[in-house]
Amino acid sequence: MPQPQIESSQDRRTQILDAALICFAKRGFHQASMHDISAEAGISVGLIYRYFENKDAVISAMADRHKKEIHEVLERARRAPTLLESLEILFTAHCCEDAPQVVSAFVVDLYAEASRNPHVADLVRDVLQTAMDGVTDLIARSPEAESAAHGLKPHELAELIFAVSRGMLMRDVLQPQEMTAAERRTRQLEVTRRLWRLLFKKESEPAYA
Amino acid sequence: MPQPQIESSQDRRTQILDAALICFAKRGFHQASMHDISAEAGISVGLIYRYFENKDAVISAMADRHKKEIHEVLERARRAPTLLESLEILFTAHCCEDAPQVVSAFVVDLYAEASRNPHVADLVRDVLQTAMDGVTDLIARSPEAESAAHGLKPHELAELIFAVSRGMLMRDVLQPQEMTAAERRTRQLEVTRRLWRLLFKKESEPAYA
DNA sequence: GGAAGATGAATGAACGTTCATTCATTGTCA
DNA sequence: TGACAATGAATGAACGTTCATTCATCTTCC
Repeated sequence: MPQPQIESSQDRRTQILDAALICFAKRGFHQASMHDISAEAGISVGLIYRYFENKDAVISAMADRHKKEIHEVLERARRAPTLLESLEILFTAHCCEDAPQVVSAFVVDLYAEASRNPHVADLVRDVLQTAMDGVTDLIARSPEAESAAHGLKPHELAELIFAVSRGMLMRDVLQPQEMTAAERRTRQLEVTRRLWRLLFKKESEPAYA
Repeated sequence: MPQPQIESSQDRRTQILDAALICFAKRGFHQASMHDISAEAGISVGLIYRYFENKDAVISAMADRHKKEIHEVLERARRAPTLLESLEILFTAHCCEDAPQVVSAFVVDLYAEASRNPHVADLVRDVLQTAMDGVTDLIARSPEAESAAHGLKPHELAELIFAVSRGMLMRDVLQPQEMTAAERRTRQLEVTRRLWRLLFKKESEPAYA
């Protein structure tokens, strides 16, 4: 009864990226050393170079994985029955992890990296555009958005929604480490609901619904 | 006829910090070397150590200066005659510089640094809290805010405003380098006005005012 | 002369990357 | 089956480079 192959090539890459995420969040892209990552992953330094050409390739692969994850979140948001629930999914996606502030820190670092690495900038812009198009579409089809929205076009609303989402992410990295995932989630949801009320509540409805 | 003393001790520090801002925005806190900074400032490496204990002290001093600048922006916003103008000042403050994306990149980097450096995190949190208190106060006193605002409390509105502001800053670092300060400013103002309309326009007023 | 300002070569630690080597696993053939 | 060969995943010491920091030295100005 031989133990099944524990690590496929794909799993190794994933294992390295998981470790890299933790190290990058803890120290930043450029302060995290390859030794840090190998130690976190419980493997040797050299092995990383069997799966990634160099450190930049690790960063790129992380960005690519982030892109896939965002697309999945968008798909889930698309399937939600109401617009409010879609927004809640978008705003709390990063809180599903067991360490939300790790994800937040990574994303803020990703934007910082994008500001000087054109390749990363293109990728982030692309992710953002796709996600915003999706949400614009979501709003355009939503019955809630017809009556309210103060004459703003769907894409203008989407732009505001994503600005708030990014802004809350930045806020999240300032929270003390001790704050739990559940607490972060609650905060995010509060803001999401306030934003939703502002954007989509029919003006005739009572304001304190 | 001796040239008058060009650099006082205070000016030297400012000169070094100006150079550091450019280098930090261009390469990031930890990728920018002391040689980069000294070259940008047009002085020798060693001289930096006459005015700053070490590299971390340069970063801290930059964060401190950022704090002072934010306070000044807040003062200007406070003196504006209407709430809309206050918001416009807050949202476009970084566009007053001749290189807005430099400021944006620096601030995003600052938040990234805050996510792992508790000292920087405390400072940024403090700045943010002061600024938010100021804006909360501004809203509470503003006649525009009384009738509208969908039943949201002033501090909840302030939280949303700052989230959008940070989110737009992150957006700004994705813009291609070629985009001019004026274009950035226009974009920021558009979003500010949309947000303001959403938050404070009386619901009875025509939506497309 | 001497105090303060300024220089940049020197230093040593830390980093990304390489590669000779090890060894568990798999395949081959009697 | 068992002895032997082949494989390639995994290791970590070593290398060359970069970087923050120091300090002996030079300049300026009173």
